[in-house]
Amino acid sequence: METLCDATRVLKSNGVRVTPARVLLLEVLHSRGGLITAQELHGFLPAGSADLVTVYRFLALLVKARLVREVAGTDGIAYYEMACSHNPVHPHFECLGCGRLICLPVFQQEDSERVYAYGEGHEVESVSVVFRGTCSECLAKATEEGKG
Amino acid sequence: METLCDATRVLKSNGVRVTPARVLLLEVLHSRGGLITAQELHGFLPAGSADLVTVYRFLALLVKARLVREVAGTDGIAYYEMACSHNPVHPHFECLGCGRLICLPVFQQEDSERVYAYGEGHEVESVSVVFRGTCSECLAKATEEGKG
DNA sequence: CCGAAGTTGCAAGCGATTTGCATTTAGTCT
DNA sequence: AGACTAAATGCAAATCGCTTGCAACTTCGG
Repeated sequence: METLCDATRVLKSNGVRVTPARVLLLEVLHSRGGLITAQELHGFLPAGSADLVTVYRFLALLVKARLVREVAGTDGIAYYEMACSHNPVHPHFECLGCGRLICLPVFQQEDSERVYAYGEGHEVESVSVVFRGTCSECLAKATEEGKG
Repeated sequence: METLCDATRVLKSNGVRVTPARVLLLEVLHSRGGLITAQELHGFLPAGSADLVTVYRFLALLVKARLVREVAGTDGIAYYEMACSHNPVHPHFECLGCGRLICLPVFQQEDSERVYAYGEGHEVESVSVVFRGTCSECLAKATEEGKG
């Protein structure tokens, strides 16, 4: 649980209080890898432990503290993922078939540098690379149906 | 106006009718480079020439016909840009200071290939690369204020 | 001219996210 | 411990981009 302690420290140094509800939220975020929406996150909490509004507010704090990354899908919903050393920046794949947002392999050093070069002239804090198309699972499903 | 004719042809071949309102919409999209939201687009139309709903519906058709690309900002708003030969795929920069979405230089062939490689295994239709941070203008402004 | 298909505007609906506000809680100072 | 201050919380209501239902209208082939 290295990450949780780190997160707590960073938050406290920002004058943010780490309340019981927030610890729960951090635990859920940490235990489930991958992307999650505010509402899903709220759903994973023990009933009554935190209001949905609290989830939104805490997520905003986490993003500001850079402990969490926000990914915007074309569905207009915000997805969140932990931004710790165990979860470095990586591209995502948005499937137009099933609607899922899938994590892709981490950029290699050289590729990362090449991409970042395009932001020259501005102060870049983060990059988000989102592919769109049909995921391998949906492709397989379509092929099956074609056969059957 | 090569693009407009092209667009018209593509649309017609898709069974989409090119009505007066739609021609206006295409003209606005074409004349203003860069990104634009549905509401802004509607604002540029002569008053009463098309309902906002019509704009949304037509944009959806254009995206489906791949004549227009959709870019999702973290503000939850959809931005659109023409997808013609004069406007190839390129990364964008979202400024946290002024909120603008800025177009960056087009990817070079090799970089493009490298990025696309990460989508391997899925059927990729498009990629969207969005940087986030402080744009050069906002940086300059901040420096000035620091001085004064 | 007829009919099927496509388009439009209006009003209403939807759903993610935000805000206002009064209450509660956590951290600090004495 | 008691007092004080800033932060956090829950609830209800508001916001707002976007979508839908529907009836009227246009377009185009035959």
